[in-house]
Amino acid sequence: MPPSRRAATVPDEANAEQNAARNAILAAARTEFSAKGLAGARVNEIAARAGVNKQLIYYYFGSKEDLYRTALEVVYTEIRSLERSLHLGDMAPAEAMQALIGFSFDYLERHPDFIGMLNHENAQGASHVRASGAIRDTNSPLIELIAKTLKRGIAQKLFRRGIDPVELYVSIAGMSYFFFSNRLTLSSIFSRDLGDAQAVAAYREHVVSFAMAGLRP
Amino acid sequence: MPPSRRAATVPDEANAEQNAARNAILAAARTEFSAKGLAGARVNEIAARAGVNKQLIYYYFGSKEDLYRTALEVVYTEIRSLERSLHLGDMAPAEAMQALIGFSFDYLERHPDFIGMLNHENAQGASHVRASGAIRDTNSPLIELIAKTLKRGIAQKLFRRGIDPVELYVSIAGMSYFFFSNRLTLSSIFSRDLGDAQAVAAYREHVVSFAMAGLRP
Amino acid sequence: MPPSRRAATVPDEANAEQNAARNAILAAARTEFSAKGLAGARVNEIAARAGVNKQLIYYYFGSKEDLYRTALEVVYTEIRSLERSLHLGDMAPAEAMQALIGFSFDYLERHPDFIGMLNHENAQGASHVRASGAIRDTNSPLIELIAKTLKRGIAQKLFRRGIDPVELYVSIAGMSYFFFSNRLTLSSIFSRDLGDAQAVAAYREHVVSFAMAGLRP
Amino acid sequence: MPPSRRAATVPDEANAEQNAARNAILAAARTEFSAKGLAGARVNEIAARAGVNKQLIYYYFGSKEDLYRTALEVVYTEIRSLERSLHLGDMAPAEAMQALIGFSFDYLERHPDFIGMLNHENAQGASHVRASGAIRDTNSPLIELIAKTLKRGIAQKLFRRGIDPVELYVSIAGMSYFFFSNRLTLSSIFSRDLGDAQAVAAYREHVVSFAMAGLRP
DNA sequence: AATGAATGAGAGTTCATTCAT
DNA sequence: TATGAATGAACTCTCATTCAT
Repeated sequence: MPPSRRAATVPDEANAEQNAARNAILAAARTEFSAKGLAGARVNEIAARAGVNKQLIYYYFGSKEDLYRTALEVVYTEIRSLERSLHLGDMAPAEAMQALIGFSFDYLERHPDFIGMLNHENAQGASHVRASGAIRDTNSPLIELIAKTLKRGIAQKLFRRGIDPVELYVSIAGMSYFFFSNRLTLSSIFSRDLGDAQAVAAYREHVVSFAMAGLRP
Repeated sequence: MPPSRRAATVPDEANAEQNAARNAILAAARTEFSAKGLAGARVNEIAARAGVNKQLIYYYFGSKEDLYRTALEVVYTEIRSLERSLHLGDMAPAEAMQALIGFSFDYLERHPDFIGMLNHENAQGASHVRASGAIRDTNSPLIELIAKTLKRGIAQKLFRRGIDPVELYVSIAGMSYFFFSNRLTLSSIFSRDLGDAQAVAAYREHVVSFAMAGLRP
Repeated sequence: MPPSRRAATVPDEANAEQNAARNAILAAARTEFSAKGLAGARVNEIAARAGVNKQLIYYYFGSKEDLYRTALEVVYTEIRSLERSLHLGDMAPAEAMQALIGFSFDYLERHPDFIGMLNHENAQGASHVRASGAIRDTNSPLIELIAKTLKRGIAQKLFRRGIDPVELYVSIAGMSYFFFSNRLTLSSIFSRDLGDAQAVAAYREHVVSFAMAGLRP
Repeated sequence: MPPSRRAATVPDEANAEQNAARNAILAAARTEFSAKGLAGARVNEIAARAGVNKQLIYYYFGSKEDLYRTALEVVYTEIRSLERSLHLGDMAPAEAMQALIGFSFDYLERHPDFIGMLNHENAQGASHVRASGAIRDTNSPLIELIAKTLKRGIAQKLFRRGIDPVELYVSIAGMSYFFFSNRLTLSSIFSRDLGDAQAVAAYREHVVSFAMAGLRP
């Protein structure tokens, strides 16, 4: 059975060694799809970047769209895995919340691929995210974490009541996401480089303090 | 002189009547480019949507890319024009700030084209925004408005000190932008429809109250 | 009746003034067709070069091909007119023959348009020359001149017998034509600029002396 | 590495079998470009004539222009190869010179492709010949052959002094080239078919005897 | 597991030409 | 006599995909 017929899942850890070419393709695909989207990406370019023959992409993934879907799933799987490694229960509510906000910010800074793929996916109707059981079914623990942390903070009168965890997540994530996602146009329009390390660090502080202040009772 | 050689500016109000075909093309282009980006958009589709012969696009705009650039400029010109019509000086600082936040939110809700084009532009390196003198030179008055309102609020001890206007703009805009831009993937992942009127209204309230709370001293 | 329906002849001298635009088109057409041939020439380019609206070309000439045919006829008419102004009967045979050879050479040097149009016409099957009654019917007097001059020279024992006037014409014209027509590739291949004035003058002398030597008994 | 990226050289003899499609394209290209030039030639037509899928042309040659350049190089390579097989050193000077003139004539008669491509190339500015290192660097041995033969003939008092080999080459080649290149317009204008075998043979004799006579002291 | 050759569909663009005034 | 708007046909070229080994 050709690999492309097998369920499109993340390759087993055990097979990692044997799948060097496959992994190279996936890595190249993430970069390419993130930058240009499904329509704009070029199979040729992905093959060249991965250093493999173009046909190998079809051998492993069946089609450009299947490769896209797989890359999307890999990208989501990665962030879920990291989110799950957050252990905020041990921290005081304020610290926990700061860690959460910081995590959102830092992850986006380090994973421009994730932003790119999400942007294209949304611009295009999010049809692949919707179609992918793998993505839908892998729930993000973040909402739960936020809800619990909020509750603990309210109990200690650190946070005010009535804040919806999903809405809070969206607004916190949005502050970071927009910064990284639209950095280029913003920099151009404000004639102010939002890409250098100092600007990033300053904005990180702003986001944390602004959001924490917004939570006060 | 063929029209495609003329400076790519927004058509004069006076000529609007004479430019029915040109305007139809531009409108169709905004929709198409917003949904699919420069690479994904199809000239055929734009022509069909505009109800004109495909070649007329080349007659008026010279190339797909030039049409894209023009559409981008039109979209920016529109929001700048609306921003300039905001008169916050007459309001009390808190009201003015709320109006500002609300404006950001409402504009994005009503102009999905704007979001789509910006997303694609950023994903692709913002090269066209950077290349367009017309966009770079049309400064946004928002930063000025925010700075003045902040100052007035600080003087009245309503807002705290030390908040950078650009950073404040980015975080406020980000909360709204991310919501609309990523609504589809967020809805899918949270199994909660963020697109219905009620969810939008609720999130609007959240953004305003959250941001206003974040400004308190 | 639109002018394009009128017989495609050279415009009357009398109408020259009124036909400034028409003449400009024809002049531009010669340059353009000579450089790029019928297929390669661009109506747009001809209009731009002539400084007139493109549609005017259709008004005056009906189609690109008709314009081409007219330009071809004009070009042939010009050389015929010059050929007819040669009066070799008054000269001694040797002088007359030298004048003839020189005329061939000099005309081609000064009329690159003529060469270009002929090259394209031949490469393409000479269908327009064949189709044009105007060209076929305007006999070249050169063959007659050559025949008479040969005869006179033979009588004076200056030239040898048995030389066919048409063949002589072809070989004489060929020496000059090839030089100008293929000057660019020849220069490149021999790494020797055949375009400068000195090289042209030297080759002219060579052609005259070589041909005259070839005629000796 | 895609074939179109490989250096545009003549295919190895050894690979001839494996390159059937590529060779068929090249052969068709020569015919098509010779007849219509770079601008006038149609990729569709070349593909049809070669009996291959149109896109294979792009696979092998990258673009229409690259195919043109390659065809030009092949055509030049062929004539150089034949020129190099001429061994005139064994012949007496007069015979050698006659052989040379005859070779020029015969080659052009048998290779209308060569004439067509050269005509278009010159009409268009010879940019491709100039750009091709392969063509520029493959020197023609003819000038050397002519120079040596002239010298030997002069030593034997058969030829006169002071004849430049390049100029001699140009005038000899020109007599033949012009005949074949402009045969169609000449035939039409002189109402005399220069294409039939008899006319060709007669003109060949004329060229040889006329040129040889021109060389006499 | 891997590759070079080949292809069909369709993309952006060019261009001669016509329409309407 | 002159022009801007509009169009259909055709062109070069791209690209995902398949074939054959």
